[in-house]
Amino acid sequence: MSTSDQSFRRVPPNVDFPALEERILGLWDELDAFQTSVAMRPEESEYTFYDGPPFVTGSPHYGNLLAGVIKDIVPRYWTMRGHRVERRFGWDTHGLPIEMEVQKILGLSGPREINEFGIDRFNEACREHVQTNTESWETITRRIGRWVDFENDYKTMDLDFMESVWWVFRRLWDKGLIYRDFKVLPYSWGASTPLSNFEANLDYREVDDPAITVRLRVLQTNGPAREGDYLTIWTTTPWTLPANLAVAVGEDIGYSAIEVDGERHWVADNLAGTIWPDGIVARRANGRELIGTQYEPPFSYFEEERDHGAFRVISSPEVTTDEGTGLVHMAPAYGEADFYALADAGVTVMLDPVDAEARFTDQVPDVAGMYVKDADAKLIELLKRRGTLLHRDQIRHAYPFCYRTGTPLIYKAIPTWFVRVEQFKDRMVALNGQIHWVPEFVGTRRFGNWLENARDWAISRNRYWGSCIPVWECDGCSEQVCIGSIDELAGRSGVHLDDLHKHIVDVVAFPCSECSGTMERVPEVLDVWFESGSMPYAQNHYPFENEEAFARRFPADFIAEGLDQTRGWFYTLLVLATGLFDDIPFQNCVVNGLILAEDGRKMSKSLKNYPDPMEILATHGADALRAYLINSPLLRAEPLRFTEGGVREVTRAVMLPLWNAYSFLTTYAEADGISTEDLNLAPPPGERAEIDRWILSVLQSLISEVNEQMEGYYLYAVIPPMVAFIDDLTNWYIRRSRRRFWRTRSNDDTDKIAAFATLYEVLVTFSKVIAPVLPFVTEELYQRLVVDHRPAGTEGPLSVHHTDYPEPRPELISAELENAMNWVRQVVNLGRSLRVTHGLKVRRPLPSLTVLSRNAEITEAVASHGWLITEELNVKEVLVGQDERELVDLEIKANFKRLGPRLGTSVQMVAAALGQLDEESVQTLVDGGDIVVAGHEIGSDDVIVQRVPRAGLVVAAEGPLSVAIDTTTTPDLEIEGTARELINRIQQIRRQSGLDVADRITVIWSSDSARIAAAIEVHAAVIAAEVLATSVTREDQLIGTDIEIDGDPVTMAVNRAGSSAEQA
RNA sequence: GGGCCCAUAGCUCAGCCUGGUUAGAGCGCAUCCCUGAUAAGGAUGAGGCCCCUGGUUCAAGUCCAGGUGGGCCCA
Repeated sequence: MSTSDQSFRRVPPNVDFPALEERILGLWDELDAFQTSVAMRPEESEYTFYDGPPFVTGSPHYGNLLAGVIKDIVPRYWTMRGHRVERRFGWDTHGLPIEMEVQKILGLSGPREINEFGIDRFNEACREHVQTNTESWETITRRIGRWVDFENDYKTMDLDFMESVWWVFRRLWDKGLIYRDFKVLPYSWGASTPLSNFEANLDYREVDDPAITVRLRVLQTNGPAREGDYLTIWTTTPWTLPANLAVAVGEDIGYSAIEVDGERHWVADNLAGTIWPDGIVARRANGRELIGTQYEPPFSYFEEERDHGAFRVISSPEVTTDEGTGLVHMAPAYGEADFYALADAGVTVMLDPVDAEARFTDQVPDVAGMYVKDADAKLIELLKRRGTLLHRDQIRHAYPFCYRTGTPLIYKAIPTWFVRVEQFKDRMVALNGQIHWVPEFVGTRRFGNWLENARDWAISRNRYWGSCIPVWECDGCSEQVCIGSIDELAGRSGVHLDDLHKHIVDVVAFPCSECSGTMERVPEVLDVWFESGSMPYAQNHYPFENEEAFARRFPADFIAEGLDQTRGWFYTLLVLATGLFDDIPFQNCVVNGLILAEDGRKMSKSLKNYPDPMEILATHGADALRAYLINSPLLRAEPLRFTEGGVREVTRAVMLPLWNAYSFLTTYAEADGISTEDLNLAPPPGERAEIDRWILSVLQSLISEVNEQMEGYYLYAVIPPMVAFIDDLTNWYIRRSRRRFWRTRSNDDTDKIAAFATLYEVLVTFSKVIAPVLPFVTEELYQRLVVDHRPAGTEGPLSVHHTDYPEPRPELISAELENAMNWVRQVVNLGRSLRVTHGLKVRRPLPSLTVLSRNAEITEAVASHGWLITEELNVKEVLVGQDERELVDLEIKANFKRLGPRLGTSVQMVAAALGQLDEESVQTLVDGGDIVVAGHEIGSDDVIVQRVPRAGLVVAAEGPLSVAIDTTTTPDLEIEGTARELINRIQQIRRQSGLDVADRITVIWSSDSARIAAAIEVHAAVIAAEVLATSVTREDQLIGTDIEIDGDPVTMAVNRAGSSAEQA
């Protein structure tokens, strides 16, 4: 026996996975395992991954964990495939979320107070705050086993990053893809900034607003509209009336002039009754005829705009007659539809008498200085006094509020910088076709549709903490210059900056080249999405540095984010890559769905409807959580209801069986003193027992399957085959090979060593296969099975994650063997079913089992694996035959798949006739002959034969095979059954006494039953061998454990025979 | 209002692309087996208007259209 320190040591079957994982994390630190895994692969093999930056202010949630797991599995896989995969963590450090946090900390209510406080002090406070919230990310990212570089991370506020963002902007500018225009946006006066539509949707509340109907006097007769008529309009925002510039009608909507008290009021036909139920229709016209009609605006503050085309009836496709009057008040500064309708009508003037904090300017003297909503009442009062107010009402409706400051939003035209996405959206659509999306529908449909309808992209924000729009504008002649680098700015201004934040950049000015004015930077900063979209260039400080590395790293091989990034990061990456290089930014994109709480609702911190991620990790471990998330609808971009039970189930179905197999190997290897040196003496796989060759073949097939799925990024398809393999390994290979591992040493150990070697090789290889998914437990197996046994002085990978990913070895694959084993397992399943349904305990031996099939592959498979079946089902003999007619009735059914296309409509008739066939015709078909049914020639391939077990027999049938068990019993078999019962009871006593599996025992028994005495005497040797007894003796009046076997009492005394060392 | 996705057993989900007459798995439940993987393991069983309506077809859980309900994104 080998006594070297290469011998295996027993690993207990019970295991604390979370504690194990903590130890592995320590090991990885010791080995510097992550950095080594990157550095050990050649630079030229680089596989590129881009990490989408999360907001630095957010704390990690399950969605981030899920994306993190995907971003870990794929790079680990490609690393093992031989590629260098650098993984830099990124941080989105700019933008409104962090500004709002800092505002809160500093006690500043909004932009006015920020300006008073000083933008420089405010921005520096933001910069400082960015540092504070990275710890929770590092902790949980490390704990879930994600290897990513936090040291060499990138931040959007880094000088290099920001300079590259300028370059990106400048390049688009040079291509004529940047412009400034007004855009009507949801505007938060609380934050003094426009919001995105997304942000505007975050906080809708039910509020009461005034709803007023106002009449506007027609000034000149125009077609059906006569001078002195009135146009009736309706609005829920009276404060926008001073900025009215037009009234819109729908061209094909019908309107009526309703006569009331001698005055005519124009209103949509179907709404007239709601205002004047008894009014007389004096005239009808459609909207088209009213266009151009001049009217007197509700207020006269801006009468001079009439010369620029204002105060006329225009048309708009947006006009409906769902509510109001069918004539719509147009204030282009405060409504997007208004803005476009006026533009279409050729009216380019814009009135916006409201300041940044939603107060009226002096242009509207009656309400100057008032907050717009507060001014509603005063304005309504003025309308009433002038006799233009027809009706006043209240309306309750959903209205958006600022999700940060809680103030009502208003819609307001804001000067905004745009990227001309519409100009190159066709290219984006074409380029998108080159990207491999998983799942596919996200790319082709969701994202593809979005691209086809792309609008110009608004990229500016009226805030403080962000990258600056690098445009300088002359205060004299409005000349604009775009600056693309620090050096270029220094060249113009003589100032060389080492920080590009607003408070630093804004003070840099230089003389205008066209006039005597001064060039000053425009005030806006860039939307953070522009920065994250610039990440491929900016994280490398391209093109100022790393040109070569950038060329290698663009486009990325792989990115992965949530479905919500369709319009987010995926989009901005593609817009910028297309605009800059006419290229795709990434080649493969894995999109995951949203994780919901168990109740099907969104996970909500305030509702506490989900378990804390760190607690899940502490209870179940990262491996289980990773596998649970990956093997879920999430990887098909569908939502998942997260349940702790699901995580527990993965532990049960995947982790524990794997661990038990490992424990099994080490337990019996230790008991037998097996070492890795012994395993080296094992025969080559081709010369091992068939079941060894079978599991090795299945393993190779698994490797092939997993590689194929991983290469296609179909992560959802990798866990099921792995689970199936674990089932094959534990519930068939080990179960059926157990005895081979227990055999004590003898002169010919070849078969036992082959079994140990096979199980060892399978566990080591399988660990590599699932290492990307379950990085912890596989590392433990690799350390204990490989690294610990490496002879001193030999070298090799120190971590499973440094090994090469297994490649299938075709010479080990045997499809015939795998098929044969499937048939054998099906026979066993039918046999088990028969034993259960007929109440035949497996302990009771039965004379024979018969397998009948006309399929030679099946009969051969069964015949050559009889030993597996006899052992598993405890039958003495396995018989094989072809003629099943004595056991089953044959039923013929139409094979619709074949007959349907051939016979068309007649198939139903033929199917019916097939059900009525006489025995002879059935036999002809079963024997492979042809018959004529209902005028059609039918061959054996055109039918499906079903086998129905005959009543009264112990027979089961499935598909092409039938199984029968002979239940005849004999005295010999009965005695053997009793012996099995005794073995069973003695084993139970062993267990209850706490004996080790390798302990030898003595057995003393006492019984008055002749049957039991016979069983023990006849089978003493078998019993002794099974229970590891050195002696089995009878003794009357014994005091021990009283048991009963089939009604007969027995007393047993079981004691340890001595030290287990004797066994050798 | 628009785009996309989803709806199958009590629960979580496969199957649908490529239509075929007995619709699967796991959990849970019930009954049982095994006991040298043992704080495990295994078998058997019950449990399904495959969301609804219409269409295409010899044939629809599967394809098409329209609904209903839910989700994501965008208005």
